[in-house]
Amino acid sequence: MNKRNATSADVAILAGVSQSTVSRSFDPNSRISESTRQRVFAAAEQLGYQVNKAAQTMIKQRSDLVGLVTAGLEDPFRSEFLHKLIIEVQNCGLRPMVMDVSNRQTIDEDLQGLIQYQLSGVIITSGTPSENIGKAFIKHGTPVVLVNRTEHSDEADIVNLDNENAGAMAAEAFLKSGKTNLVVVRAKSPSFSSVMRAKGFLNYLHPYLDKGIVQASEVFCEAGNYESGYQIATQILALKNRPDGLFFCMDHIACGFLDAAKKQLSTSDLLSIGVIGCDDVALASYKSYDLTTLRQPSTTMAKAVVQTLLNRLKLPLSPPSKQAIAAKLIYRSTLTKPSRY
Amino acid sequence: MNKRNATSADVAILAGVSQSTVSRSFDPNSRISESTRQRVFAAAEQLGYQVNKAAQTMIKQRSDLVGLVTAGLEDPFRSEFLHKLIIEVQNCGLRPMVMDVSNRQTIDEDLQGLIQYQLSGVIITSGTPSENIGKAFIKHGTPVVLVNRTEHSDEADIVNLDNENAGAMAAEAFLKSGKTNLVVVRAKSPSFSSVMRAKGFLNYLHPYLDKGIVQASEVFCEAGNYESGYQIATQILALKNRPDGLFFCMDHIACGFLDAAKKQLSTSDLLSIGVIGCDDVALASYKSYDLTTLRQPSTTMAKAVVQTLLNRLKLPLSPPSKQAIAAKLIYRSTLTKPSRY
DNA sequence: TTTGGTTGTTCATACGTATGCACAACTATT
DNA sequence: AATAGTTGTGCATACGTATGAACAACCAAA
Repeated sequence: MNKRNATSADVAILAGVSQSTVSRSFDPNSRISESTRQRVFAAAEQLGYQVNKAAQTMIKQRSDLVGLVTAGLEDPFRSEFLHKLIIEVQNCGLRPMVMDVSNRQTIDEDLQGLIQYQLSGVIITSGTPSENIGKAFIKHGTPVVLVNRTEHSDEADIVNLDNENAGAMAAEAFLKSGKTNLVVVRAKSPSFSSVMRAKGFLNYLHPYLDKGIVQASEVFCEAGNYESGYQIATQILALKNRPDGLFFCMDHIACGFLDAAKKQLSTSDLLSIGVIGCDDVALASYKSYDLTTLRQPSTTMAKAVVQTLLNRLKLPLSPPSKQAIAAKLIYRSTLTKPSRY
Repeated sequence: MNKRNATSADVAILAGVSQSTVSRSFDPNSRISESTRQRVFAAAEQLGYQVNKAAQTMIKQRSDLVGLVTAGLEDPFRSEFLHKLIIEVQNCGLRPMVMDVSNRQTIDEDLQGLIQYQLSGVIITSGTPSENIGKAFIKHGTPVVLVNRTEHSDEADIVNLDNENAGAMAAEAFLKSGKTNLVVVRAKSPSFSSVMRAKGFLNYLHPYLDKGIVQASEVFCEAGNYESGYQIATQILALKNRPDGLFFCMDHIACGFLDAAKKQLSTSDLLSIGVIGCDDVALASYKSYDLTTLRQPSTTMAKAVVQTLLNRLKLPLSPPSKQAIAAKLIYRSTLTKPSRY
């Protein structure tokens, strides 16, 4: 019941060596005779010895924990991405410690609390830490990787979807399909990704607006979820000059819109409206929606994020890196691929 | 850049007290004069002192980490539930360390690796640890809480949905709606929850089968996801005596079925088939599905799980507890509430 | 035989905290 | 004034590991 864990000292006694030798036996770079090492391993096995992580952290001044800072896991894309991050972090022998900063004003304080764990790194996918807190981590030698946000580009490594270009790709797809009356929809609370996507969309269209060929406007819904998309549909469909191309900055908003539009429009009217989402969450591929969308390649991004962290651990002083991962247009039935391509 | 973290010794010097006094100042149960405590706090503030968790873990023989063992986060309910657990663990001042054991044969080895972190507890929501490993944790004084599984009931605390009764509730609802040709669908790889739900469903119907009033059978699909539900639809709809009541052990299977059925049946034919899902994931409430389902109250369960863990930490020797949380029938459009109730 | 290098091991220490024990300074009781 | 109890603080130690320094044993070259 209360049997103490075996320590390296216990193993040492059983193997007839010193504690140092036990420790070194588990270090592949140490000079240890093969016979001794085998004797130590046998003793360790027999006692069920496992290194004490707390002691190891003390001496190495670094744990094998990685902080995953996120928020709003009710958003399926974030949830899916967190999952991918967990897998990748595990795959390189580190442990994911998750921190949800939803509904918290005080993200700085929350993050501050992470410093005391001597983390191997912090991956921030949500929330906007102040510049100070980023520096606090750097100062303590804890690498920070930011995902889909711009802050602190001079201190931390960054991995983003190329959000702006994703918006541009949506715009381009509409034009190729002959859609000219376009609307981009995003949640009114500005999130970095959505703002950039909308910006890229509108910027791409800018030259065409001048020529008067194309119309484009921006509509805001309450939040970045299904319900908000459902609610905003009435307003969108009531616009004079009903739009024929809708770009939603998040898939779930698009799906909400589609469900509402199915009730309010005839099938043929609905089919005449092109709809593009963004992220390619699982829902987008379900037959009820079959949503054309811009895929945010979550596995690729998670791998890139963790690799960035590992590089930083190897070369702590190299200049901060900045990666933009390309989105990919996935044609489904809400905007079909023009046949001429 | 490499400025060492402030330690309690540093704070002690600045405040003009001993290191012990600093340590005690942060312990509310310690006798410390208010003036000294304030002086220590001021010094700590000035140096940005934070306790070193590794050192604290060493001395206390217990970290503030809680292991969350899960698998298959692509299943939205699991993902949602993990999210709730993370929140609840955080809320009581502990830190969630997530471990994904998907695609691993060696869950025992994986779990073994957790022991060295001196966890405050382990919450196992997926995977089937061997009896040995459970005992290993208990032996080291690490509480284990199992969620939706039966193993080790003599050692670990357990919190389950009352899966069997959930199945019975589905069966009862069909009978009340006059459905008599019933089918229960689950993934063929046996998961504890699904097996129990199906069992409860069939057991409830057993007396009616004898009287010949009701027919009931079990159908297995490939996996517990949307795609499998979509695929199995053809087989179900081709059954001689097409069923008029379908109970799916997971919402996503039901939604997959619904999408396929929409293509294969006329609207009126589809409406004549009652469909009940299980879990009440977000998808179930989307208008395209509007699925009647048995809600697994994830927040309630997460709270119960964490509370169980806290109780166990307080009273390590109390007998193992076992809770069954009731499911709740949520009527939506795939099986409407009989008017006489 | 001396010198110098290599290999394998042990010794001693540091990491930063919590806590039992001792003790000093008060306060209250007799 | 003597005794007993209370309060506040410091001293010393333990937790379990990693690692620089020292050292012994051996081998090779001179």
